Amino acid sequence: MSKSERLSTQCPVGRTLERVGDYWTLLILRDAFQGLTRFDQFEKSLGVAPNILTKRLAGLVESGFLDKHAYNERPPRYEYRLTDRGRDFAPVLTAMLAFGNRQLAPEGVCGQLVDRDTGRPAEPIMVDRISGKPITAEAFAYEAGPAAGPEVLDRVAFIAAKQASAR
Amino acid sequence: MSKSERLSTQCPVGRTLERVGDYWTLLILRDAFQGLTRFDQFEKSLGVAPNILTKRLAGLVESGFLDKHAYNERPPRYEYRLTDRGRDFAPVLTAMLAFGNRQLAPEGVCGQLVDRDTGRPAEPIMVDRISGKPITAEAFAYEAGPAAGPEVLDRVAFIAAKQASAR
DNA sequence: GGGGTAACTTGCTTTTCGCAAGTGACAGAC
DNA sequence: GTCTGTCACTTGCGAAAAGCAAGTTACCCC
Repeated sequence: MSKSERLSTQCPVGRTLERVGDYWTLLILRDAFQGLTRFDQFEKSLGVAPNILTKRLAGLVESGFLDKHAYNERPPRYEYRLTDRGRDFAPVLTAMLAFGNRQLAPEGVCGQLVDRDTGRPAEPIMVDRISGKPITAEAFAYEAGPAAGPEVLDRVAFIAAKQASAR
Repeated sequence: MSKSERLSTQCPVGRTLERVGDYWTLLILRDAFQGLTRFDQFEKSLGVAPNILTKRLAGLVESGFLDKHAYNERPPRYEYRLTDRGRDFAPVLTAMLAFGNRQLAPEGVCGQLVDRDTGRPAEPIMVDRISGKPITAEAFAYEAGPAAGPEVLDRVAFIAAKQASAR
């Protein structure tokens, strides 16, 4: 399977991962949300090799998560800023933050989101925006959407069969 | 920075990525949530090379996301099942699903979560479990937790300074 | 005993990564 | 007016990882 083939996968998770499903890319996005914008800030914060950083930043710009903006003409100096699409990615990182604190912080929490009004640490969970119901496997099922092709339909049928047999 | 050094990073997102911040690993988890359990199911579904799959599954077992359970002694046959920790990772994949559908599905949605009762597609968002407030950068701030070391404190101070200067 | 299934392993080639060093264009210090 | 420092990279090279094809082991079924 070539990379261009994979870009057209009919799975929304797969499509997301095609663009940002990389260790350094996700860390760059994390840092971008924490306000980092410049090449050397990312380089120092992450300890990543500069050639890799160049490539990842270019990929994020190409995928529309960041835009590269010259803040100085001569010499050319750039900053990388989150686009609307980039900011829309926040829930993924928030989910990872919450997961890391729940599962991978045995000696205590190091970093967390706190309510700016009350100062209380947040417990981020996913709910349906309309009904407010928590997103659980019991309450919600994965189904094909209107643009689904035969592969997705097969997959969804497989999941349904598996779940039926599990009862 | 060595891998063992990175495992002890004081960032919950970083800790999460150290274990599952890999393209194939995340796809395996997606498939596991869709009910796949066996080696050859993952292999066919993902089109991944078997040596890579072996390595990724072993990593997920080691990190406690999957458990390897023999469902047949002779010949030895295994299934990989999500652990409680693995299931707790669901919000991350849900967030990616929602993001992919919002941003990367120009010709329409291929796969989505629907309410089992009403049949209506979900719009997953992150909220604080206690207050129900949506998690936004305006309402919540990233702060150091009780176990934060000097690096985290520096980082948080940097973020605060950056945000203050942006006003 | 021939074919099929399942869960891999091995060997080899190709790609990518990571490190170190270097580059160009400036800014400010001495 | 040279010297040091900053910033955003690029280049070269050895090491590590990924991808591909084939092989292996241990069954079961016909």
